[in-house]
Amino acid sequence: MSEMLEERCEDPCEGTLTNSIELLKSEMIPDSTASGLADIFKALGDPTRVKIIYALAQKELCVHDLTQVLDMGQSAISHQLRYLRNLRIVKRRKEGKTVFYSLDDEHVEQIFHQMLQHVKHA
Amino acid sequence: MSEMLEERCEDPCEGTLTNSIELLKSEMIPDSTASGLADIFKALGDPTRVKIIYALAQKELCVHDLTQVLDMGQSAISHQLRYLRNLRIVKRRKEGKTVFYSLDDEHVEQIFHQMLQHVKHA
DNA sequence: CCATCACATGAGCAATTGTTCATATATTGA
DNA sequence: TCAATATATGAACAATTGCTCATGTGATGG
Repeated sequence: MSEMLEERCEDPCEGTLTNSIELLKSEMIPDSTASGLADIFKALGDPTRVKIIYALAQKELCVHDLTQVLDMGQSAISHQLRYLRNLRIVKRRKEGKTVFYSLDDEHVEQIFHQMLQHVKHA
Repeated sequence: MSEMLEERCEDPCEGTLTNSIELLKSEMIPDSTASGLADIFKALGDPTRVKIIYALAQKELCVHDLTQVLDMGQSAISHQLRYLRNLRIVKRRKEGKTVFYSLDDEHVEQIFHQMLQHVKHA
């Protein structure tokens, strides 16, 4: 019944009907979900990590390869790989001294390419 | 033919065949594209902005509404809306004193929801 | 015109981020 | 065992970020 009660009370600015806002508020995304979502997007929100993911989408590569392809220091690459690995976006495979990295989340990879097309088409 | 030439030359660590790396390097994503891609992902990579986008995906809302739904200060919301507007993720519509915001990029909205499902299903 | 409301914006500040530097760990071959 | 190679990691530091506070702008009604 209270859904029918529209219009302002005493205070100004309802924007939209106040009850509707209460409803929206109750159906809001949980904080933990919002943070989890933000964490993955944040991982994709850096040029270096974008390049790493782009390169790994072509083929599995070791750390040294990535330093060549991105023309960056080994330490910087390693730090970013750890970052991406913590979020299960990339995975490792050891072979003797060298460690090969590859993408570990097909869905994220798919979304990455969708956004890439979107940006290129802009 | 050079694709058949595997194995190391004089210097150590090829990871993968050296020529293959040169090829990859030449087919690498341009810096500007990587930055543009990172910029959009970065915009989605913050819990506050995630919540704003989630709310606006339900319906058009004014700034005051968003402060209620997110339980945050008006200034913080305004700053984030400007951020999102600069990237054309949201758009404005003025009606008297109040300004209504809504999503302005269906593709980004679609990707947002895909990632949301992915995170919830994790 | 003036007060009020809705929103925008600049400055400032603490927190986070991405890189470099130095060093640690691990694997291999002599 | 020792040296070399491949990668990982901690500390440090500059740059960026997201918020708050104070104030500015623009529209409305009295």
